[in-house]
Amino acid sequence: MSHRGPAPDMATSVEAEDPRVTRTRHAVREAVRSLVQRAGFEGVSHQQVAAEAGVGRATVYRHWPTRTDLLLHALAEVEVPRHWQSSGDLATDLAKELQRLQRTLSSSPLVPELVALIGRAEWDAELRGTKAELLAAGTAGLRRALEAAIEREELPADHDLDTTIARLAGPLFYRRVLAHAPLEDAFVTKIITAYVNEVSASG
Amino acid sequence: MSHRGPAPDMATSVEAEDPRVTRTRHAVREAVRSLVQRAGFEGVSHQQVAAEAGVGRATVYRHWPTRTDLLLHALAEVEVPRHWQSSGDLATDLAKELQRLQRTLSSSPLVPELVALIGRAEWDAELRGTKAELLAAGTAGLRRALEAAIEREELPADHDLDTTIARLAGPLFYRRVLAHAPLEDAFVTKIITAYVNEVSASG
DNA sequence: TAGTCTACGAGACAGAGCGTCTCACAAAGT
DNA sequence: ACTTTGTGAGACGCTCTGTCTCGTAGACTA
Repeated sequence: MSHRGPAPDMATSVEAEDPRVTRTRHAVREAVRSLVQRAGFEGVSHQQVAAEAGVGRATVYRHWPTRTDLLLHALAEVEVPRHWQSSGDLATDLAKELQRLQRTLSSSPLVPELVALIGRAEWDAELRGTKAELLAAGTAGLRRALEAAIEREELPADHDLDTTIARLAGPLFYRRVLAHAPLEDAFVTKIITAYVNEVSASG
Repeated sequence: MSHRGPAPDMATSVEAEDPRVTRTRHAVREAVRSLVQRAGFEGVSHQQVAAEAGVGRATVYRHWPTRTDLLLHALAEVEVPRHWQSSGDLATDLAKELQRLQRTLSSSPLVPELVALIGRAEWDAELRGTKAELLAAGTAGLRRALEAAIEREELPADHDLDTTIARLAGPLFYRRVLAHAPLEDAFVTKIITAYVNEVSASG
């Protein structure tokens, strides 16, 4: 998922990274995240980042010439769930995944970052790619749950996953990002039961 | 819906506006919109706006001291549908309103502006209010349709409008803003029929 | 029509941020 | 011990910001 540089955290990396570079990269990443959360993308300047990270200004320019580079470096790493196990029941799987999404959207300090990313991605093609990656990672669980249901023939093979994901996750994003309303459990439950009923009715 | 100044376009205004001011306000509004569409919020500076509008820099500062003021001036005017008439059938009303929303999201040149607004509103309380107004205006038709259905007792009186609106409009926003996928008719149709089936089944 | 009022544009100004550059230093690798 | 290389400090020219003054032209008023 990382865009630049050699793979981190590997004991025997093919090409070891200079410890000084490692330190810089880490400090800058934390600084950018902190700044974005406090003041939005517009609060992120090379100058601010350098001060916040305790790093020379020239150093920041050397590694990340543009503002987009800085943002990508701070945001482009996401954990994709490695192992995923279906419970064998679509409703259960969906409930689990949507509740995970609900928790993330409700509490994660990165949400403001992501919203800012969405806004800026409208003009920045490079960020648009990152946005797509993050979205795919965030909804990967939902996708797996639906794919498992298709394999069990609980859903028809031609079921449109993207549409369904939009219908399940869309309302959550709407409430959190657009309406700024709290994401109650009842809301999530309603979405799931409505969808499951619809599936069982048609199938 | 307009925040500042007397009502425009009225032949016998209570307090007529100086034509020079009218000219300035109009030129600046167009300039801001053009700039936001081309370069995002970050492309909007007093300097740029002044140049684009063919207006003195001091004049821009006089009317709109902050960047937020500029953005509000350009975005804060929305037409709310004045007269709204129900067809007498919920499915028909919803189809009409969602298709209107679909058209707006698909084609309006203001969509990038709105996405940028969403992102910036995460930190700017003043813009957050405007965002709420725009959202309310954009979904007013949906709300009216649902209210009419409640009056006809097609929906229970305690039906949660906000939840329903999120479930209907959320997927559209998700597709357009997050997934950058086209909004096909089939997608919209599916959302409506699913919801209508759900209502008739429970009612 | 004459006179007053007021928004305007041009430009000066200090201050801050930006992006680039040089240079001495210290840490890393050999 | 020697070379390489990333670093931090600071100087630089440049642009943008926000405020100011001032002469002008257009808009109300009598």
